[in-house]
Amino acid sequence: MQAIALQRELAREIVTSGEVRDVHLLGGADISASRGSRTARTAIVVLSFPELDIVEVKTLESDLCFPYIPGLLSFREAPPILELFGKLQNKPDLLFVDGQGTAHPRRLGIASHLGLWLDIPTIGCAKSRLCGVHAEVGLAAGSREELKYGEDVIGEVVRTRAGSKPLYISPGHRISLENSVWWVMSCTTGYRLPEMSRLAHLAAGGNLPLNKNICNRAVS
DNA sequence: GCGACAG
DNA sequence: ATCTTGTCGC
Repeated sequence: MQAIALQRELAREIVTSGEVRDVHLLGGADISASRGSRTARTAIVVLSFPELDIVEVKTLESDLCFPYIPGLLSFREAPPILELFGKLQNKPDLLFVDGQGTAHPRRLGIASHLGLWLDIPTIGCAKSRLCGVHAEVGLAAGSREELKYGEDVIGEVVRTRAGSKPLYISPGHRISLENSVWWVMSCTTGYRLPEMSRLAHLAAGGNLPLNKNICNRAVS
């Protein structure tokens, strides 16, 4: 598979160090696919930091041209996300992506692939495990365990909320694992997912209430 | 060879 | 990811 060779090549350019600062805008991207059809709705939500107020919400309906194959998710979902990102009026300083970053067999999950392409800091925030092993995570919110792949620590499994399954956090690009976890915790407000990811998920599913003043200006 | 397997 | 209502639990 040529896609796998490309991932190995691109993975060499991923930067997994550094703290992201002077952040004013945070972004969250997610996609919801229909069952029988190839159509999908992509959503990107931009929030202000540290207020976490909605600044912009954009959605796009399009066809997915690549099948879902574990390990090759970016070839399916990155195209629409990139197209939608280009239409944003407010470009985020840090983007949260629904999927793995370096917690990937070849260290190039969709969050890393997007970060490299866009050349911006990204964080992989997945709801389940793709690869790697880890100890059971404590039940309290904030509990975390290293996600190891052989000798390497490729991510952190984090319990963002008591009673919810933990999240699989890993650097996408241009950010360290530790700083990635810090940002996830800093943007989590009582729900399982960080706020921008939670809202992007709702928007992709067409369930984001577009009420109130600010949203009219935010939704375009 | 067999099982695992982001969304 | 999606098919799906009410229901059990912190």
